[in-house]
Amino acid sequence: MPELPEVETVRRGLAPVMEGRRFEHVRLNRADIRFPFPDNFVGRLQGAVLKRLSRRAKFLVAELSSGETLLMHLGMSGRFVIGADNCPAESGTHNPKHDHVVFTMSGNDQPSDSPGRATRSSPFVIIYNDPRRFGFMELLSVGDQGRMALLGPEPLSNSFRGPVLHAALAAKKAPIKSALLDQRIVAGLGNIYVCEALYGAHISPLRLSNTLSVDECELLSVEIKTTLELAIKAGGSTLNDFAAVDGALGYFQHRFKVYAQKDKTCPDKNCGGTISRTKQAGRSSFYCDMCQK
DNA sequence: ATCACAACCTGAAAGC
DNA sequence: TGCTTTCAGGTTGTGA
Repeated sequence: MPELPEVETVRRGLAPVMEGRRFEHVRLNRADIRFPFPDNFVGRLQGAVLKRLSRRAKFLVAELSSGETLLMHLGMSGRFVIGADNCPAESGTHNPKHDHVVFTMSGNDQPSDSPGRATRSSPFVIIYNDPRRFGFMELLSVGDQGRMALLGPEPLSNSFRGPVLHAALAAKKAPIKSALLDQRIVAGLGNIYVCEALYGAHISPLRLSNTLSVDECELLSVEIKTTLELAIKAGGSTLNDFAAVDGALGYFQHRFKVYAQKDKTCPDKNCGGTISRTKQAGRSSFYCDMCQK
C-alpha cells in the first residue's frame, strides 16, 4: 500500500505522539513478519526514548535514546493504529488478528499548551497491523544503514534533478517504468506514482531508460516531485485500506490521471487517447499511448 | 551484470 | 449462494 506519500502521512501522524515518549512495553505477537524480528527486539526497545521520527524513502526511521535506530517498513499492507492503553482495537476496520507489534508508550506528564495537538497524559499504544506481513523492522547501531544501504537519492531532495537521473539511467536498458521502481535509482516511488509521473512527463513507460535525454530526465524529475508533493498534501492514496494513524483516509486516489484508469479517456482534453494497461516486470503499467512517447 | 519473474502472504473483488 | 481465479501500494532471491 504505502509509497513515499503514504509513509510520510504515517510519519506525520506518529511523530507528534511518539517523539519524546518512552517505550514502556513492547509486545511481539509473532517472531517474524517479512523477516525475523531482531535479536532481543523487546529488550533493546523497552526503556528507550524515541527522540526523533523521520523518513527515508519508504522507511520510517526512529532515533532512540539508546543510540540504536529503529527502522520500520510497511511493506504492502502495513499500518499503524493509535489506541488508548487497554483499548487496542479501535477506529477503522483493521483485523486484530494481524496486530503483530504493540508499543506501549509513556504518557506526557507536561500539560500541553498547544490546543490543536492531542495530548496524551497517560500511556497509550501504537499497534503495527499488517495482514500480508511484507513489512519488517530492524534495529541498527550507529553507522549501520541496514536495508537502507543501497537506496538512491531522495526524490524530494534538491539534489535529485535531471542530470542526476540521466546519469543513473545511462547504463540501464530496462524500461523506464522498471528503472523508476528500482529503489537504487530513486528511492520512494512505487507503482502508482511512477505511472502518474510518467504520464505527467509525457514519457511512455515502455521507453528504454538509456534513451531518455537530459531534458526529458529534468522534466521527469520535476513531475516526480510535484506528483509526490500533491499526494502528500492529499494525505496519500487510499486504495483498499490505507489510512493515517488517526484513521483518516487519503484522497489522492481521486486525482489519479492514469493509475487504475484503464479504458478511460485521457484526461488531457487535447489528446483524445484512451488509457491502456500493460504488464511490465510483473506490475501493471497504466498510460496513454497517444500523449506518452 | 542486468533483467524478468516467482516468491513471500492475506483479503477483496471479479468471474463462473 | 458459493467456489475459483485474479489482483493488490513492496522487496528479495532465482535463474536465464
